[in-house]
This record gives sequence, C-alpha cells and structure tokens, in this order.
Amino acid sequence: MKTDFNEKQIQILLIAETLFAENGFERTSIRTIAKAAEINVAMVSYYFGSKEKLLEALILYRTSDLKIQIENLSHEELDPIEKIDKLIELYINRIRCNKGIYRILHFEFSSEEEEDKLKILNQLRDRNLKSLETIIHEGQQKGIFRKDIIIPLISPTILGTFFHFSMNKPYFKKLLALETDEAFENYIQTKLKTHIQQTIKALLIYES
Amino acid sequence: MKTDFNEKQIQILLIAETLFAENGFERTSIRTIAKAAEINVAMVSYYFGSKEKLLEALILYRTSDLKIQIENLSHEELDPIEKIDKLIELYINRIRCNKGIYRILHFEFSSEEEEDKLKILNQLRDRNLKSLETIIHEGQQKGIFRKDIIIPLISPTILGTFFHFSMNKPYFKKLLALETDEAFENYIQTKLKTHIQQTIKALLIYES
DNA sequence: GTTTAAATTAAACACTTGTTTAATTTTGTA
DNA sequence: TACAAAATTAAACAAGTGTTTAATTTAAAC
Repeated sequence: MKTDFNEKQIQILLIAETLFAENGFERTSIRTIAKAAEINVAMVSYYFGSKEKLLEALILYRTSDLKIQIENLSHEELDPIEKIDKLIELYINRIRCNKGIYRILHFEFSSEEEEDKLKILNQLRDRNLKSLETIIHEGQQKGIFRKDIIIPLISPTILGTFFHFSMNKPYFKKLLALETDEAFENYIQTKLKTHIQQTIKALLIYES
Repeated sequence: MKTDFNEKQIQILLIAETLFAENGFERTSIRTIAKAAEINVAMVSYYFGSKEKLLEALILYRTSDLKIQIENLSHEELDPIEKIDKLIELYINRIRCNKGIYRILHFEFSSEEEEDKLKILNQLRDRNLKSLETIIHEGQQKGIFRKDIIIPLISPTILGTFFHFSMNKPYFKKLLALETDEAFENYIQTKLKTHIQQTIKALLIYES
C-alpha cells in the first residue's frame, strides 16, 4: 500500500481523523467529512477507494509517522527507575498527541480480528513490548525490580488507566472540579502521569 | 421511568444487549435485533419508543439489577488489605458478568455529555467511590496505607487495566498463547486479577 | 494552441436506516 | 358470545448511507 499522500489527501485524512475521534467511525458520514474538508463527496472514493480504505490510509499515515522513540530510550544511560518514568511519560505524550487515531484503533477496531487492519498496530505493540522487556530485565539483573512480574500486563495498566480516564472526561472533570478542558489536559500531564508512574514503580519494586 | 419490564421486553433487551456488545450500538440495526429476537421490527418502537430509549431501558434494567455488594464489603470485619483484594475481585466479577452493558456504557457513550443517559451510571460510580474511600481511609488511619494517594485515580487503574486487556482480546490471546476463549477468561480471573490486586496494594503500601 | 490526463462536480443509484401507519390477530373480560 | 384492549403484522415512509456515473473544469505536456 502506498504511504505517500498528496496535500489534498492529507487534508482529508486530518479532518477525517478529527471527526472519527469526535463522533466515532460509524457515526461519521462521508458527506460530513466532505463538507468539513470543503470537497465533493466523490473525492473520498476517488482518492481512497472507500470509507474503510480511508481509515486504513489514516492508520498507515499515523503509525508510519511515529518514530521509535521508545527503542532509543532503552539504550540511554539511565537507571531502570528513571527509564520507567521516562517511558510512561513518552507513552502518555505520544498518545495525547495522536489521541484521535489511538481512540479509533483501540476501541473501534479492537474486537475485530481483521488482520489487515490490525497488522500495523500489532507490529507497533510488539516493538513497544520488546523495549519494555529490555528495561525491566535490566532492572531485575541489578536487583532493583522484583522478578515475578508479568511484563505483558504492564502496558494494559499504563494505557488502560490513561484511556479510561480520558475517555470518561465528563465524569472526571466534574468529580475533580476541573472547569476547563485545559485544566483537564493539565491534570493528565501532572497528577495522572505521576499516579501511573508511582503505580508502576510500586508494582516493580514493592516486596510483599 | 418504568423499571418493570414484561417477558417480551426482557427478551428483546437481552438480545439487544448481546448484539450491542458484539457489534456496537450504531452497527446494530433494529431489524437485526428483531430478526434475532424473532419479532416484528415495529415491536421495538411499540415497546420502547425508539432505539435510543431501548438502550436507556437496557441500562436501567442492568444497573438496577446490580446489588450494592461493595457497600456491604466496607462494613465487613476484614483488614484493609483484604478488603482491597476483595473489592477488586468484586469489581472484576461484576463487570465480567455484565460485560455487554459495561462495554456500551464506558465506550459508546463515555464521551457524550447527555445527562439523562449517564445519570444512572454516575450515581453508580459515586457510590463505588464512596465505598473505596471508606476502605482506604480506614487503612490510612491504621497506618498501613500511605496518605498521598489520589483516591479517584484508583478505579481508573483497576477498570482501565481490565478493560484494556479484555477489549484487546485477539492481541493478548495471541501474545499469551491462550488458545481458547475459556483460557482467556481463566487468565483474567487468575493472573490478571492477581496483577491488578498486586498493583493496587503496592501503590497503597509502597514507601518511596 | 492543441491534446491528454487529472481533478472536480452534480446527479443518480441502490441500499439501509429508524419510525409510523393502518389493518389484522390475539387476548382478556364482562 | 360479544366487546374492547393489547399485541402483532406487512407495508410504506422519509431520510440518510456509501458509491458510481458521466459531464465538466483544470492542469500539464508536447
């Protein structure tokens, strides 16, 4: 599949991303996208073939966009605890910036088994898991981390906490008295981030 | 709103629940529901008024169904750590049994602010938070738990981890070499449950 | 400047959606 | 049995969906 898109295509992709993230894939019609992008309805089919293929193109566009920052991290000269902290920070920021596409990927298509669509996503997940393993093994060898950790369950805890929080935005805004969207975003980057870091470190270090 | 439904209505509700959970609210048409329930399409409008109101009825049916087991727990004679363990077990089992409706509640309507629909859900969340606070405060007074915990962030960690894991079933089945659906369910009730309990306890107890 | 390909358009297409209608059957009651 | 209310039905409705068509405009190449 082609990975290079022209300006018009990217314009469509970006607007589709916003609308999909706001209202979901099904709830967003091609006509809505066309109107928002100020193009003719037929252009989506013309450029991408179909609505489904537009989504595939969007996934491709966004995931090929993502550099492998996490891989680099595991080779930096930091102690394991600092690496975990940085890893979580990376995770959160990366997803925050690509919130739209992540939301679609994780919740709109997570239960479907259509291999073609998920292949790219799975590759991404596998790479991230490998990097996480490297970091944790290092900490275990140095005697800092406990050894009975199920590593594949770490990322669900990080991502799950983050997603659950940000997907129930109205509830937590009210609960935590966060009046504006900025206050909410700020809470994520400070309190929630710290909470997740604290949680994972506690899990890795704590001796029962 | 009425909370008592006749047999026919419940039959429709149960089938709708399954279909909504499997394919999402939007992707499930009234005709699909009618066919599965072996009734006429008009019956849904006749009994519930509309598709939206059918969902509202389903939420009502399921949440009024849920007894307040968690509230009872906080008054039992157990030490705080045991209570946390039991609380998490309760959470997981309760959601596992009502997976369909929880999936719809948390992901299909989590970003919408429509008060009417979420009112019941919010009440449920508030009650649960209160119970959790009671348990944690008890542990803090006894000097077992640390005092700088942000309690509202505990449930996102529990629920988020669980949801993220079970919503990415295909990926984790492959990753953890769980061949059958039963093996997957079993993994949740053993390994994942323990992982979450371990995580929360570590967070509450660990001194940095 | 003409030709050829790409881009863009409005309109139509075939289909699905949720909902309503009006007629018919079933059920319960007096 | 007769009547009235409830349940059920097939059909129609209006609106929206993704996609395709065929005609037109724009751009590029020669």
